[in-house]
Amino acid sequence: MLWHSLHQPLANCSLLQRLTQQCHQIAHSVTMFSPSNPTLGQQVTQMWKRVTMLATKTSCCQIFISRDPVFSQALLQSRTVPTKQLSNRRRLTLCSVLITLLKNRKMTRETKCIQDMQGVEGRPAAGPPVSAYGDTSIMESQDAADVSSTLSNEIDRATQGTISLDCDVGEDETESKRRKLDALASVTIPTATTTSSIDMVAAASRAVREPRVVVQTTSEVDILDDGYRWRKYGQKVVKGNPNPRSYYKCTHQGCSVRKHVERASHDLKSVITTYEGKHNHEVPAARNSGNAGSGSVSAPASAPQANLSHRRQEQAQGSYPQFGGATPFGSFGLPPRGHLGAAGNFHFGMAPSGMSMPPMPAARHPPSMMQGYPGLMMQEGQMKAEPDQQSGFAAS
DNA sequence: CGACTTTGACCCGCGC
DNA sequence: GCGCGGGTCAAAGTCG
Repeated sequence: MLWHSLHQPLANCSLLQRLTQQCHQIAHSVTMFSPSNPTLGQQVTQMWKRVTMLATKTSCCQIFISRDPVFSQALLQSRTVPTKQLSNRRRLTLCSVLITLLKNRKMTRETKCIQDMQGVEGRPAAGPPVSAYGDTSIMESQDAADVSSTLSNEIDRATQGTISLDCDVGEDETESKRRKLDALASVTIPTATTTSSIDMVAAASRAVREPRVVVQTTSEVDILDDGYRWRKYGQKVVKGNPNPRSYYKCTHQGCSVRKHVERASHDLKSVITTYEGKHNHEVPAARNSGNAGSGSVSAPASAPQANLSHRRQEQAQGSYPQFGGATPFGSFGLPPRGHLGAAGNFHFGMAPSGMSMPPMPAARHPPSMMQGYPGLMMQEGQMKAEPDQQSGFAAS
């Protein structure tokens, strides 16, 4: 089982409210599905109350959402899961919505909160509460624990199938400024969130650095087409990974967003892309006018990367994960609405055509849902990019 | 010729 | 202070 994590502040967090509603539904469903264990639903509710209370206390959290397709769809579409669709496994998965508090060892203020929380919980914040509710997957629990325990291991987490929004106060600093800010990080506390769902990610993992998004996708090609234009400015072999890491800058004038791309050392099919910074512009217009405005997500804007893919002989064709122009997620600003795809359907632009996409009509998603929580959108994207992620993870 | 990649040198932070 | 490692720079090369 793979997990997606979404770090975000809880203040003004409509997602929390929404998930709370979901939790009530889940608790109801669990109760219905498990008549032999009538307290299970209550346990879910209690768990939820506990974690939301504690998460609110620390103002940020991680949210792990099962990638189980049925459950994910239900969560996204704000509905309960039909009994018929639920295997035993999935019922258990229903219990696997976790919110664990974000541990940020570099932020003493939050550390204190976490310590407070640990005192309440009587165990480490990052513990695997899911196991207490009948989830038989040890891997899930450990994975969740890993994800929440160490922010500095974002890449590692990504290789385990998570999407991580590592959020900070996002200023458009130059790199040199950023480095200076790093030195000041210990005394600079991120400000609270704004009311914008886009800015909800401007909270809290590392102290002041650029917003960082770590995305892992299974792909034959190295580069995730996010609709923006990038210029490669470096490549380096980093320790522990024989695969070189490539460094890219956004080519838009005045935009300081950078990203680096590397393949996971243990899984050559996994591409880890780390975005850093905020785009101060929209997704650039397509350079290939023939495809502009087609509604297809960002494929036209991918020319540089497509070229790169072409140049690299070892890279297979046809599998080309895309993020619908929303790659920068909330922290990077929203792409033009059209880039979200026709009628809000989220697509990985060049996913194999034979792979069906579960229907996700936009009308069923409040705008804040889809726009404010692109991580959830990624969820489906990853479901598409990694159709066999569950078995793959189990095998690993 | 512009856009982009390549690649060695350099810078800087961090741990010892 | 030194070495290591990650990240960036910038000149040269490549491509369309």
